[in-house]
Amino acid sequence: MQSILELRHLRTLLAIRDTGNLTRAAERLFLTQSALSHQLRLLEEHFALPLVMRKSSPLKLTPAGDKLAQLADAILPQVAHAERAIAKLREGEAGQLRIAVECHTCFDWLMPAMDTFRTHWPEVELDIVSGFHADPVSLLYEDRADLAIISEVEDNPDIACLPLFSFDMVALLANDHPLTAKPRLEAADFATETLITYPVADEMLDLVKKVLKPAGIKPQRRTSELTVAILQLVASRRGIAALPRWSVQHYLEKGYVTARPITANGLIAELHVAVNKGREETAYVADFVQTMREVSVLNLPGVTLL
Amino acid sequence: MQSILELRHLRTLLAIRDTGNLTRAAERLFLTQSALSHQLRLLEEHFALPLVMRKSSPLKLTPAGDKLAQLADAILPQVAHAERAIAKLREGEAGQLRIAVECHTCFDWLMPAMDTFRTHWPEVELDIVSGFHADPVSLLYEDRADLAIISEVEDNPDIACLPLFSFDMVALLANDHPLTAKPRLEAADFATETLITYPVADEMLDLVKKVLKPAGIKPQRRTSELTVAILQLVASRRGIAALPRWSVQHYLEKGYVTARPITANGLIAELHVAVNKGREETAYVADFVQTMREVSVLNLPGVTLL
DNA sequence: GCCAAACTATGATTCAAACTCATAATTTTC
DNA sequence: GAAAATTATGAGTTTGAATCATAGTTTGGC
Repeated sequence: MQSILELRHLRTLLAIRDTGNLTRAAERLFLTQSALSHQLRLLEEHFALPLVMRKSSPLKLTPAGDKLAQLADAILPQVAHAERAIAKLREGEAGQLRIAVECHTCFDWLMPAMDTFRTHWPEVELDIVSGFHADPVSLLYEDRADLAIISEVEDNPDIACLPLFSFDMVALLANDHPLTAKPRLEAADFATETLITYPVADEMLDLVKKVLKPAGIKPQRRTSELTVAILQLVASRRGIAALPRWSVQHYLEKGYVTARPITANGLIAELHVAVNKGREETAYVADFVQTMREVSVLNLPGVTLL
Repeated sequence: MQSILELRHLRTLLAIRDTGNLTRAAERLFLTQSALSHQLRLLEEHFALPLVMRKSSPLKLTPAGDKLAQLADAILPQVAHAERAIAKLREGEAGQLRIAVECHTCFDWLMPAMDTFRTHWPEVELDIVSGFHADPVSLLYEDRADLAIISEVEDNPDIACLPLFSFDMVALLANDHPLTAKPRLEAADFATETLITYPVADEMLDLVKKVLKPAGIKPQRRTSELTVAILQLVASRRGIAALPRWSVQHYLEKGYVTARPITANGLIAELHVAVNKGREETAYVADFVQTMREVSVLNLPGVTLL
């Protein structure tokens, strides 16, 4: 008659409620779908009550499952808070976290993540290292940054690399652009177009690096600092752009511009975090990475944790 | 960097804080001392901080351990509450629990336990089956009671028997009684004394059943319903009594009467719960047994859980 | 201060819970 | 109604949590 309930089960319930789907819940917890299915069955046997309604998609919680999810909502934040408090006991409250960013759109999700982090670690000094750097990792070496957000895994024994998430990039066309006739764009389609981008070097654009350069295509470029401005240019037929789908979801829904996948598999961009080796074990650094992942997956549509 | 913390660990921390002692904490959790030692080491490795101060008896928690204990205080009641809520979903709120009692002193600890239980299960009708019954188990058979508190394990396939706790009985003497000269009393010492007891049959008195009858000794009896009255009689040299130590602790501390162990090993009494087979799985019945154990071990000195 | 008793730590071993894998069964979608 | 996606299930594996046996410490009495 002893209780078998553990925090693990509460985390599972929340993941199921949030994703409405065992398979995705399992991914979020870094477990297999099978593990969750077994776990759930054991819990339901223990309480002798169903916890989720199987005959519905998305999966919904039963009243009993809901009670547990409410419990989870109530206590998991307390647990996280206590763990942070202990990390602070060990390391002290203070510290600094200078963030180097190489991609413009990052700011969209970085800001909310930083806000959340600030409430957990008010004594940690948060900074964004100004300007955009071709090689943010060198900033780590020079101790001008503590954490870099990069788009390719850095294979380097002095650097620890942690995965953030991936998302797909889409080509953006004016609604009446002739290329909208195609279901997807290939490298060749860009040859005669003007490419509208943020003002960064070629090698920092995933589209150029992964698609156009391999195909030997070098379209005209035009740049703008702001996402809205880029969209404005696209809409007025000055060229085409390639941006993360989540950053333009809103404009697509309003019908301002049209999106098309790039290449048959889509153009998938990844983001990673780089820190000087060993630094990833500092509690507030680990917590910041965790926060970036959680906040982003929550706010950005179509983002997948790595 | 994933958290390994589980509810199990929080329960351990509380047990350590409450008992100040790994060995007793382990008993309380029905684990070995070794298990707790390993568990604690793993936790401390995880947080890279000591959680309890080893060089002190009783064991004390470090600030980090204290943080976790506070967390436990905050969330374990919530967990228990949610589990009861789910049990109620399954079984409905209501039910009845008629308690048959065979021992007089039981009321001292039964009342607080019933009070606690009532706050958890307000819709369960609590009753004490009036009068004292030589055979409370027969009340279960006749469905005149749902739960009996008995002093010997009932070996019966229709009855489920659950352990409560044990405690030692002491002989009570007037402070100037000649027998106070002896470090302990043996059966023979009772031969010429008047035994003051509650008004119950011989076979329900542990002293008679386990010590005097086997020795063929049958002292004079005098009875009283009330513990204070019995003590009053003892103090005024009308005879000697045998009562649970915890029920007279208070009077002993004030020096009203003197206590002596009975026989070399002491006279250990046990209490158990009997319910009709299967009934022990009803959530509120299981919870009542749990409550009786917890409340008693908390309030009564020298009581050991079975 | 020393000895016995009580308590805690540790390594080896056992055991069971929890996970993965492979695949069957079911549900959803088009 | 077929294909795709999702969930369930049984077998097998891994992991970590427990026990056991015992060594090492601490405490308390004399």
